[in-house]
Amino acid sequence: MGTTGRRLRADAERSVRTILEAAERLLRENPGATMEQIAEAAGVARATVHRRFASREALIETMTISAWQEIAEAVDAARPYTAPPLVAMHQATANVLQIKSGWRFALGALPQSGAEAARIHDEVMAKCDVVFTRAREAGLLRQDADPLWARQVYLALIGEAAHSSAAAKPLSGGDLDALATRVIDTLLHGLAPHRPT
Amino acid sequence: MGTTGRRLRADAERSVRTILEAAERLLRENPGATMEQIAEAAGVARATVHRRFASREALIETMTISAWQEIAEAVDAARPYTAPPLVAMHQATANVLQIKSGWRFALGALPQSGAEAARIHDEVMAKCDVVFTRAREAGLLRQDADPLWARQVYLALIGEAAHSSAAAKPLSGGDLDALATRVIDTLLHGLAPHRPT
DNA sequence: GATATCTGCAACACTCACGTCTCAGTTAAC
DNA sequence: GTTAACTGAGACGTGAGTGTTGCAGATATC
Repeated sequence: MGTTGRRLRADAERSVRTILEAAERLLRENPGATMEQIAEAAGVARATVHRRFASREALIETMTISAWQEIAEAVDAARPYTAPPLVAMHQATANVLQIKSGWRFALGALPQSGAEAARIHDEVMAKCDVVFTRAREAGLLRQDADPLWARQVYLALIGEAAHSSAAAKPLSGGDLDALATRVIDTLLHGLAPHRPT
Repeated sequence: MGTTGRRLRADAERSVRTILEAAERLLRENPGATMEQIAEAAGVARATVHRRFASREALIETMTISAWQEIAEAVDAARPYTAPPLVAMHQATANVLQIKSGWRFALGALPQSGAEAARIHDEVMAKCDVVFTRAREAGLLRQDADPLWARQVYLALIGEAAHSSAAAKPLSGGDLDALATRVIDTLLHGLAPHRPT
């Protein structure tokens, strides 16, 4: 799918988009949702879904790849290699939250190894680790902090933040910054009162 | 199921246990696992599974209830109302980690409202909130911390800690305390270096 | 040791989702 | 305006999973 041969006609391309969005919306609430239901939600005949995606599996794979590509772009846009670590973290967090709130299903389970999405996923993780290393060198993280645990916690916090923004669909810029701040702040300082300096 | 009429014979009771454990093990890795596969993993005929559990749905519900009951006991054992907040938190965390690492599937998705499991779940959450309130009053948490966010972060950290202990099955007492300490410490102080007091 | 219960095996009916195909009508592209 | 691509509708075959049943043999229970 996706990179399959000839360009699609404009309306077909629109169908693909609509189906992907509907699938995300449905599968988010019920991972067992039917192709029938997805088609209906997309305002399209079931046959059309099968025309655009060889199988249910292929549909989900396309969703996953698409979502991870957006995540990768979101991370890159934060200039993880050059921006000051705290800035990069905040910016990346905000960007990723934006994407993640829209692809909660597709990004839910980590892509199975071997898949194209897994490659992108690994790239993103690598960049994430770079930022964390830079953050540690800048004194933002403890020297002795377990890098794996740090990343794990960070990703979990992002997940939770994206989850809590389930209600508000559009997620304005202000909300994004507030959420990102909360994530970073919790990650770095936890929820205990700040010690007097 | 479970509370259905007459007592089961000893061997039947054993079957039930075996099936529940096998189901947890299988479904953890593949939520779409078949009754057939579960039966095989339990070393039992498929028909037997259906004899003990009216339907796949019933099987999963029993698992969920059972798991949440254990969680509730784990929390109670930490004396959330009377022990010093930090002690209660640590103890409850360790206890819950123990249970959660064994029921990762059953405790994965929050029980659908109306179900028996949901009642227990709510009770547990209420007790969790009590501990957090006490912790705040004791100065362990910021006065202005959003209680929902605090709980969300706490649960997420527990989830991550239980996840990382996937490899080591038995999870010795020492491991438990180490994990619990890590969870509480991260929750309260984050990953930044401690400020000089 | 008599009895009720549990089990494996094997067959069965049933449902449901998937994927395919055809055809007539619509719509973009050039 | 012609052509090629796309779509909806409907029917079809298929496979897999579910849940049921009957029976003969094993096993707890008293």
